[in-house]
Amino acid sequence: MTKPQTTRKKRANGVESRQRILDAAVEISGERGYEGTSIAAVSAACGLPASSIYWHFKDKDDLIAAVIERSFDTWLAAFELPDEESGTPLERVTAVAGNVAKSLVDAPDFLRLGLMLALERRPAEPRGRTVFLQVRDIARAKIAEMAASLVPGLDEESVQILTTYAVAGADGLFVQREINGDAVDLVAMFELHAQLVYDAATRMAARRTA
Amino acid sequence: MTKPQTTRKKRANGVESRQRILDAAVEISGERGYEGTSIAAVSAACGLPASSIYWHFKDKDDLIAAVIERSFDTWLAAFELPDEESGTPLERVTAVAGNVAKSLVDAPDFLRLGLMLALERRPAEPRGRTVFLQVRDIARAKIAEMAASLVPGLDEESVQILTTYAVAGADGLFVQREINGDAVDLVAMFELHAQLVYDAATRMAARRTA
Amino acid sequence: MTKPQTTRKKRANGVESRQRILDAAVEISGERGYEGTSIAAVSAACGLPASSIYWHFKDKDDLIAAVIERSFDTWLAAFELPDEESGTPLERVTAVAGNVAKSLVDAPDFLRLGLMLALERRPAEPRGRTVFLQVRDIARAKIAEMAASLVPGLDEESVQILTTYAVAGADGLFVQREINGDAVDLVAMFELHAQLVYDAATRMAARRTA
Amino acid sequence: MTKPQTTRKKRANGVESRQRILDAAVEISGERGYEGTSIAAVSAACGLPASSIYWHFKDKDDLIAAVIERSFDTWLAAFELPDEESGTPLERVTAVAGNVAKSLVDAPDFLRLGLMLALERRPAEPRGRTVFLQVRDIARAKIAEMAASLVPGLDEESVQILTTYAVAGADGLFVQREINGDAVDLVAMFELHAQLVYDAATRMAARRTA
DNA sequence: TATGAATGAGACTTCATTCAT
DNA sequence: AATGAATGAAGTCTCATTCAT
Repeated sequence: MTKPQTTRKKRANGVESRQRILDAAVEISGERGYEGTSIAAVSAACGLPASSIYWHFKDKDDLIAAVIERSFDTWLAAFELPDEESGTPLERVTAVAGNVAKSLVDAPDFLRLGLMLALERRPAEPRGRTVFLQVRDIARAKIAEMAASLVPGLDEESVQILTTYAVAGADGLFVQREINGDAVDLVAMFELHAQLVYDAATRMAARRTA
Repeated sequence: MTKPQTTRKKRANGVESRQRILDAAVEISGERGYEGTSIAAVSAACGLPASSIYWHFKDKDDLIAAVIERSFDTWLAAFELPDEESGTPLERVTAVAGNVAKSLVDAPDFLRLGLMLALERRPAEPRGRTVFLQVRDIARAKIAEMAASLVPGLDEESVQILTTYAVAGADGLFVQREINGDAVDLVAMFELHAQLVYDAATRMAARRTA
Repeated sequence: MTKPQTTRKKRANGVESRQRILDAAVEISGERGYEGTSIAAVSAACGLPASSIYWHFKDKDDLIAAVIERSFDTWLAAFELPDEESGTPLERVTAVAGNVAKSLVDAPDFLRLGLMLALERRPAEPRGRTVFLQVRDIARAKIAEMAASLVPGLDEESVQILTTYAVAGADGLFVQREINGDAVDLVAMFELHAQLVYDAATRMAARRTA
Repeated sequence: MTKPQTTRKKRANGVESRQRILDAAVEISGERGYEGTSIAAVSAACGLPASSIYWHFKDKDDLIAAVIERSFDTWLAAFELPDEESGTPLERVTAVAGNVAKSLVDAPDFLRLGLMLALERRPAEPRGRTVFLQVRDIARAKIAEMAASLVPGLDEESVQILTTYAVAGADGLFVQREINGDAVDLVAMFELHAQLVYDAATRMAARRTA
């Protein structure tokens, strides 16, 4: 009544504000890590005052955790194994690797922040770190499942070792690209990685069966 | 007994103080990264007042860079290839991998800090990052040289790709161990990595010669 | 009585806080110059914590500049020439001189700080210095205009020389009073100065016409 | 005996070190004032460690006072009135003014620092300020004496007023030149100043005699 | 005659957070 | 749903000074 509800540009819009804050936070925390991300910087980047950030998020820890949580699904989606008819096991593994690589090239902030959180050892572990490691474990489980289903005959220990190795290669190649930029063809390297791991897996399985 | 108590109280021993500061700084920065390392924390850990740290180091950036520089040699030493007589090429490569892995288990702070620095993208790049990347390039060159000399017949591009892959695996396995702790047998994983890369190299060389 | 106690405790009144900070800053910086003015001292004098000062002003430089800017108008107002009917040219000039002198006696902080800023040659020139010199140029232009309009027949060069001399006398007499205190009758000295400059001007004009 | 006294370049030489420190201190304090002059900056400028400065001077206050004291004589020498035979009273006064102006152009640091010290009002007055004001009083006395001897018939009050005015003009013109640089011909302005003051003096004397 | 090293105090500034509106 | 203003703690770094050698 007091204020006619014409299509105001700047109507209070909680959802949109939250998004803007998160967008700013992903970028900054992806570049500068946990400690390097100041509320003031996020505020400046999203155009909302610092106190508004505290309306949407309990505290800084909560904000960083939310950043991780938001990328959650997108990230895990890349790990879906294509249908059986879509090709040979190797082709299917390679396809997954390529997808993951592409998603990393497109949105590197998630993993960059995640790895920084993972490497840090601070007295009070940030919740974002916990969340990231959980997501990581889910991804790991998916890979282990892939290995077991695509390369029959692998014992559990081999699956674990191969999975660890697969994840390590992915992380390492990502780091490589972060350091050397476009000089590293991430998709190609991921595909090579997939192939080497697949080869190793089949050889391991063969050795065991023999 | 070992030393007469000439060091009355705590007076003036520049070299030792510098070491103490660096010791404190390696530990803290290896755990918390650049931003997470406060001069006050280093001061508390080494027992010297903050202002004394500034007698030995120009500023925080200089301190962190010195931390990287000090681990420099130790780190590169692990990359020395053993004598030709010491075994087959594969055995020699595996030995190097094992050495590197052991040095990482013993002193993970260097690489942990280095990777955190490498991942960050802060407006003013810390000097420590630059130094770390330089050391890294030297290590990379050593690996490339190893590949070329132990696996004849590799073209330059293959050498580069394999080197990138080798380094990436090392980084990734290190991260894995940092996250999962002793559950990861770093030495074993590094040896597996060495073998897989070596196999891939010989196959590449064979394919080319054929 | 005058105001109902709506201002519960001390909550949120931006404009008033800004004034309180500036009041404290004028006084302190007028007494101790740029370097001598510590934020802690201003904080103590105005009752607001140091961090609150940074809500209102970007940094110390900005604060000092604001101090200069606030006195700006008051200061320039003293240079208004009275109406033509109010007396002979000499009387009118003398009136201006008296006004300026009075304003200096009442509020010496502006010029004291300004002169200190003007004398300093620091690597990074404070913005307050720039602003002060600009205000000063405006004042100078007003004096030059007065000279040209009240003493016809002066060539441009003479006007400039007389203006420089007039300003110098004003600055110097102010300094004199700052050093010797009430022993110096600033108003009387400014009036004498006005007269001497006026005499010199008319003589210069006469010599030229002749 | 122990050390042959060949012309060593870097023999411990107290006198020379003291000079080097003072040279650095004049320059820095002349540019930045009391608070702006840090021992570290002086140390950097003279090449001697900070602790060496404390060997030569009790503390910062003492150093700044020494800076003023060293320029003392040079400065006062400029105020000597030339012999009676050297010209008319006006010519002689003008000569003194010219000399003072020249000495200010050559070595402005003394007066620049002095004026900054004079303008500041800090709780604990620096000794340098006291010394400067004393030198200034001596100079003032010399001027008063000049006035009384060259313009007979002036009563004491007029002498004081004229002296104040003469000193003020000198200070003000110096400030002007400091602000505007070479655009201000300090020697010419000082000569004009001398003439105006001399004229005023003779007129005052005449009025009184009449 | 000089100095390397140390040091507590204090400089400026940013931090995460709160609170009244 | 949001924000202007405030705030104590902590950040990095410089200060003047001292002391043992």
